[in-house]
Amino acid sequence: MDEEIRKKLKKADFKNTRHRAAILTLLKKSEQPVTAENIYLELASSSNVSLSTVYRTLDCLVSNNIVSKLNISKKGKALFEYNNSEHRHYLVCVECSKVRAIDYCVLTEYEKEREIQTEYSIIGHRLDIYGYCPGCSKRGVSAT
Amino acid sequence: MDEEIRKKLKKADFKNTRHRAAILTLLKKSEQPVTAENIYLELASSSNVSLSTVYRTLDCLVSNNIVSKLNISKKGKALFEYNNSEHRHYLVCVECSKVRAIDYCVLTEYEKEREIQTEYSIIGHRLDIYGYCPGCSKRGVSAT
DNA sequence: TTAATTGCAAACACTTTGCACGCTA
DNA sequence: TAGCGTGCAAAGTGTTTGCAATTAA
Repeated sequence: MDEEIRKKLKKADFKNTRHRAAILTLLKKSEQPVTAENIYLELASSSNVSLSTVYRTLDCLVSNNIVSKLNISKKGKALFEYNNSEHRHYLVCVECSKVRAIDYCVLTEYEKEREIQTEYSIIGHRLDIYGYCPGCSKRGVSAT
Repeated sequence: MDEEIRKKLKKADFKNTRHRAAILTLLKKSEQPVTAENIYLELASSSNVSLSTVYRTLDCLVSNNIVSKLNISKKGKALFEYNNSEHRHYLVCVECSKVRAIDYCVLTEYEKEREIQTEYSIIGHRLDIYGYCPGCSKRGVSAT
């Protein structure tokens, strides 16, 4: 098992169970944020995790900052992603709800201004951009 | 009743019922996004709306672009706001989940770049900034 | 050993829906 | 009057939780 994952689990005082390692591994290698159900289905073939274990594990991972929980799903399901402390934003397809990560951020300065102006103590931001992904794009497609 | 609201309802082929006008009026005058429950409770005193009517009305309003549905609540409840075609972003308090609108936007150019780079057909964005609101702020407050 | 972890099923919270009645246009 | 709008209660979903059995440390 991935040494980094072992360390993360240990640091958070988690017992290193097969399920947890599997969930974290899966999250780590995911290019895109995933739902609890995604994880459950993915692992169901090789192990016998239950959905509740997936949720419980995600809870722990999120509260230990190992994983981030996003609030941008169009279908009411929460999305999770491995928290590699990289700053990320997302493109959300309003048609198929596919979520795609992007990497550039212009907001640091903006955030500072807002902090002063609003007296909020700002700890971060989330920027989501909505549109049609190439597959769903309406460009040049005539509705039938 | 507000002429603008009457027009909006008419344009969307809605019968102009008391509930709908009330819901739309309330949304319009709200400084901040509200939940369906907010609306329900607010109106419950003066009328006898049901929660399902609130949800149904919101559905219609959203699909007619009269109202926007946000996906940023920390507590799992959807937020709605009158769509005055102004571009808005939100400050979300991670402690009490209070949501506060802010008005400035730096993202138009960023969006364009992303569009070219990703081949998505971008129709808009949502930027949410997280932190502690003045009431919940940890600055200078020692935990007891 | 022994306390954390898990599966299962039941509980929850928010939202949606079926149906019969009411009301707008 | 015709058909949309509404209240009510029941059904759906995604997520959480209680409990007894299991398992890592």
